[in-house]
Amino acid sequence: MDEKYFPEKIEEKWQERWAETGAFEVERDDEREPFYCLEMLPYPSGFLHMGHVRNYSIGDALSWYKRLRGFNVLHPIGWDSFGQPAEQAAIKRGINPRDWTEDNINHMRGQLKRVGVSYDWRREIAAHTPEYYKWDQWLFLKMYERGLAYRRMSQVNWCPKEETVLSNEQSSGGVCWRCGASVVKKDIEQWFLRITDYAEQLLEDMKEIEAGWPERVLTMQRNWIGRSRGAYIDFAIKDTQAKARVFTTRIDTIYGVNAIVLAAEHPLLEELMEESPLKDQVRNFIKRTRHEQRRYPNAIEDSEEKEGVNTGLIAINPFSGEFIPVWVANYVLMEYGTGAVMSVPAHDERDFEFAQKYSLPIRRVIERISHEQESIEHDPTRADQSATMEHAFTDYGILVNSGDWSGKLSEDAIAEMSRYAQEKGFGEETVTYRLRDWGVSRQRFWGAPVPIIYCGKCGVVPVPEKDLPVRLPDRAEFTGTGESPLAGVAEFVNTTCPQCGGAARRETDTMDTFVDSSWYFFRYCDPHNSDAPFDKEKAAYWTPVSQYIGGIDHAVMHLLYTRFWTKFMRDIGLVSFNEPVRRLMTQGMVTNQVEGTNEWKRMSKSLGNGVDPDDMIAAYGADAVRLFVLFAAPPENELRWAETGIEGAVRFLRRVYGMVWRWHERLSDALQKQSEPGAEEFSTEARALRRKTHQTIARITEDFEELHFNTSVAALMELSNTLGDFRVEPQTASAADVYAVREALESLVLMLAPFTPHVAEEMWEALGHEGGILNSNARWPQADEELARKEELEIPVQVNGKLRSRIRATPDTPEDELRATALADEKIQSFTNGREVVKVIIVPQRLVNIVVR
RNA sequence: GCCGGAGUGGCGAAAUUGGUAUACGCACUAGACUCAAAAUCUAGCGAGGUCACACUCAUGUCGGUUCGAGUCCGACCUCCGGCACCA
Repeated sequence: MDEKYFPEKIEEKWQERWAETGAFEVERDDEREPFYCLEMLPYPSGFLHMGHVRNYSIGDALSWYKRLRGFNVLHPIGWDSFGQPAEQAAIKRGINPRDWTEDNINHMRGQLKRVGVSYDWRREIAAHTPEYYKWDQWLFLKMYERGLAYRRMSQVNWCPKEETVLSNEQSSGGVCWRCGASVVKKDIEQWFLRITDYAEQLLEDMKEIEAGWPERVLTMQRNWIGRSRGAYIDFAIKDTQAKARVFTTRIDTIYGVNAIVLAAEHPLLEELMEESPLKDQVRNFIKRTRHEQRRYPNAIEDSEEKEGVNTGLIAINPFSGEFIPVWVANYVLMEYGTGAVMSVPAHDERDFEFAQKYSLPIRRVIERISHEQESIEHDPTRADQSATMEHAFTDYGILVNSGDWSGKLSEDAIAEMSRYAQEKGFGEETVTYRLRDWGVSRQRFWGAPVPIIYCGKCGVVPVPEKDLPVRLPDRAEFTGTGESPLAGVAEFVNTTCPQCGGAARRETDTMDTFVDSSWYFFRYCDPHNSDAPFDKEKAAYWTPVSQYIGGIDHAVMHLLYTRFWTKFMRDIGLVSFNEPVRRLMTQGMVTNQVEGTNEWKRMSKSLGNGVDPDDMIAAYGADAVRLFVLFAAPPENELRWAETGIEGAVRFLRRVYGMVWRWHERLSDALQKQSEPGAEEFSTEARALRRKTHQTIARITEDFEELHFNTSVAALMELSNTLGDFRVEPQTASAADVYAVREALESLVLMLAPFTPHVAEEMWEALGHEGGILNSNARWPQADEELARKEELEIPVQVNGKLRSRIRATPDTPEDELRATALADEKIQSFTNGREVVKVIIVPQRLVNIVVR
């Protein structure tokens, strides 16, 4: 130990030591309780940023804590190494995506090691290696066998900038999740995974994780799945055999239908318009609507104007028998429900707007319930208010103008009318979801090839398991045209059919990288298995993940996919539970002030407000950076970068280090290790120090369970302040003093280990322990309640709830005495004089409140 | 519009879950050390008020419950995030 704190020296020393001793390497051990601490695996962009540092600092703190609590802790890392940027680099700079990716991984691995995160590096995985993506392909084929992977022509979300297909989750809000460009629609043959088959389970199983996941993530997923109960209703088309099936959640409003409105892509139009005199008009409208390639409005902008045309077709309302026109309009989406709606302008805002624009009749069929009269709010002067409505009335209420159903409440009518429709054969109760199947095809090179072969004779043929992996070729032509570069690699495309042996072509699409990340944490349990994605027994020991930590940005992408994937793996017998992650913590952003402004924004190169972790580590040491990051804000909150804050962290570490230095000769001398002195040997000051030590242990232990790292650090600072005030020189200290200091310093050092492992190791060694913290059988300190108890209390005394004085007491001063002392207090008497004491409230060890009148 | 979360010093934030509001840190001020600066150390630091006490006010706003409310209840305001022509 040097006299002064030199982080670079200490950090290098301990990083080497950890690697040599395999300090963080773990194996399955049925004797010990496992704890799986997982951070979202990074994309190897080339450089570690502060967001990574925050993410891994949180995970590392928890991992260290759990190890010290005796858990067998799995803490792995890997690389989400397939994806666009590698290919962009290839297109722009002619670099091989593999070289680019692997260079980046090598660089970032070095950075991670300098941060000193306690990973079991033997378990490192990378998605772009054939050893890994073989199992993406294998799992894909399992899905295919079960009918969960299928191919269809579809209109997809297309990012014109990156020239690729995006899933619904990745094009949320109408913009590309990666580059922010406006997304357009395009027709392509695509592979899909039937996540919708699991919609109900994805909702249902949320109750298993409710306690451990942030409310907002569950809410976002719930909204995304978008379960909606309602009914299908068939409207017969007059003079034809055809029916228009609509989906509605408000069958109770069906007497108010003024039109059936179809989406432009609705198949009925093709089928029925041939005969229509309005054919051309409708054709034009459809053409216009479809060719606009539906650009989504930005969230802030007003939505598009509603437009439509009358098709001339007539539909029949199955409840009222009424004839109503059939329109086609741009506000009806083919992708949701049935692509057809019943328009009820009086009770739906969109229909209302549409009806007003085209002067369609508006008929009110639901009235508000008047609570005073418990009956219909009946105003004869407004008997027919259709013309006077300014907005649609969308609440539930009581039915009017609805034939025999009039007078019923919406809730009851919905149930009864649905049943009636079902009995009469023109409708059925149903549930629809907003969630769509997951499009996984990407017309890209740098991904796992979809393991499918197309044969002229046999059709779609899965690649046999023995032929996996379907390897990516070493190189391809990167044209940037949008077609998969694999299509241009003859030796990849041309193959033979596994069934008939004839000439065949390979699928040239690769898989969405979210496939790779849907199950990677199972692979960490058994990363080198060449016979299976992972050994079931090993995975059963480690999984589900005990604590997962990552950004909120994956709330409905990765975190929904991985739940789906786990349920699928359960169904094929690989795992035996429903939910992959017990506890989830979503960390906040790291922001920095944008120069010349008052704004704090996420660090980024383009804004010029980025801070390079390497620079910070070089200047202050990894320990100080980590300590600051965990101290400055609760982990879920935004973290505002402040270099003065790191300086504060360094100051604190220097102070603690200095104290250990001052005492280390006395404390490290093995001969000084004595049994605990008798209680009477401790001075008042030493007892106060021990009290603080044990209070701190209790507090931090509690904080760790809740991931309240910021308050843990504050508590450690308090303990160090108390220790700093303990003015006894090592040379003159009594045995009891030495004991109290040892207890305080060892506790402080051990509890610092999760935050600042390098300097903690160094100080632990200086205190006379050999072999490193984890190998010296060190255990998280235990709080002794008796020692933590205060000897003397200062109890606030209130009069009518206002603080007026304080009295001294001990924890076991009887209530009578507290009351007497409080009432006798001089200051208190000045407030109680001449007034009647109504009662005295005493909260043991806390407070006395005197109520006077 | 719907759903979720949050409003506490100059700033990041605490508050044992209804019991001393502002712990810890940053910034700031004064002093010590120094030729000087940095570093370090000591003290102060919600607002008003006072020589100093006392006292008064203060946790987005207004009300309520309670001996007592940052915490519970009701209404409202503001900010952040998500979804959004989803029938």
